Amino acid sequence: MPRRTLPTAEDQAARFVRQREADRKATAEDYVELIADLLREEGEARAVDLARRMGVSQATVTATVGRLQRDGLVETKPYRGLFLTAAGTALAAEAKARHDLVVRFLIAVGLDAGTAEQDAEGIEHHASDKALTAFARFLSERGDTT
Amino acid sequence: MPRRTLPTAEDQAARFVRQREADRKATAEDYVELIADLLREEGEARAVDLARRMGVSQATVTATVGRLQRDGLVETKPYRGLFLTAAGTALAAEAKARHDLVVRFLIAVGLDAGTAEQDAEGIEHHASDKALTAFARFLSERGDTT
DNA sequence: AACACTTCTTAGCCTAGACTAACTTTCGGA
DNA sequence: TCCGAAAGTTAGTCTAGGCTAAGAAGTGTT
Ligand SMILES: [Mn+2]
Ligand SMILES: [Mn+2]
Ligand SMILES: [Mn+2]
Ligand SMILES: [Mn+2]
Repeated sequence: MPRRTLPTAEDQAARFVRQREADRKATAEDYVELIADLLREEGEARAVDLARRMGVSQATVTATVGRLQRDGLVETKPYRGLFLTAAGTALAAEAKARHDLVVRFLIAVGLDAGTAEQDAEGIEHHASDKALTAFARFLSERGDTT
Repeated sequence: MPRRTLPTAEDQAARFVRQREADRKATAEDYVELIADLLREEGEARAVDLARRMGVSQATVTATVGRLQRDGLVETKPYRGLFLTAAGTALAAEAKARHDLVVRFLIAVGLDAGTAEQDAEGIEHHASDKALTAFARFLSERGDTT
C-alpha cells in the first residue's frame, strides 16, 4: 500500500497546483483537437458542429472560441468556419498524438474501445510526458503497431 | 491509428459531458481524501493545513469547505478542525482506493513514484470503474502485491 | 488575566465556463 | 429575387474556484 505517510505539504501543494494548470489547459486542447479533426475529416469546422460535438450551446462556443482567439490559437471567418493558427495547429497535433496514445494504451491494458475513448478524453490532460513515454514503451514492448 | 473517422456527434458530446461531470466532482474528492488522510495521520484536519497542502489560500478553503458542507460531506467545528460525514467518509475511502490503485498501476507500467503520484492526482478523477478493474487485473497478473 | 499568535471568516474582486432568450446575419432554394 | 432556415452573436445570469486585504475569534504562554 502506497501513501503510508503523507507527502510534505510543499510537495503535495505543488502537485495540486500543477494539476489545476492542466485543468485550465484542457478546454483549449479539446477544442483545437476537435477543430483540427473537423477540418481534416469534413473540410470545415463550424461553430455549430463544435457545439453539437462538445455537448454545449452555441453561445458557449462563441465565448470559448473568443478566448482561444485571444490566446492566438484560432481564427474565425464568420459563416465560413474556424481555423487554426500555427500555434493552434501545433497544439492540436500534440493533443491528438496524446489522445491516440492514451486510447491505444488503455485498450492494450484491457479496456474496450468505447470506454478507452471515454476515459482518454479526461486522462489525456493529466498524463505527463514521462507517463506518455512509459505508455509508448509499454505498447512497443507488446509489439503493438495499431 | 485510431480515430480514422470521427465518432457520431452524439457519442462525442456524451463523452465530453461525462468528462465535465468528472471535473466537477474532482475538487470534492481531493478535499475529502485529504481530510481523511489528515485525520488518520495527524489526528485532526485543520483548514490551515488543507490550504497549505492544496496550495490554495485559506479563504479558498473556507469557500470550498462551505460547498462540501452544503453537499453533506463535511462538518466543521471552528478552531478544532474538519470532520467527515458518513457520506464524506465513504467518498474519501473511494477516492483513496482509486488514488492508490492508479499510483500502483502507473508505477507498474514504468513510472517513477514521484511522477506517478503527480499524474495520479489528475488521472484518478477520469478513470472509470472499468478502467480501474482493468488496472487491478493488470497488477494482479503481474503478481503485484504492493 | 492579558496579549500575541494562529486560525478562521468576511468582503470584494476576478476568470472560466456554462446556460437561455432574443437578435442579427448569411445562405440557398423556390 | 426574396425569404425562411441555419448560423452566429449579444445580453444577462449563474456557479465553481481562485485571489487579497482586513478583521474577528480562539488558544496558549507567560
Ligand atoms: Mn480531452
Ligand atoms: Mn482528446
Ligand atoms: Mn486528485
Ligand atoms: Mn487523490
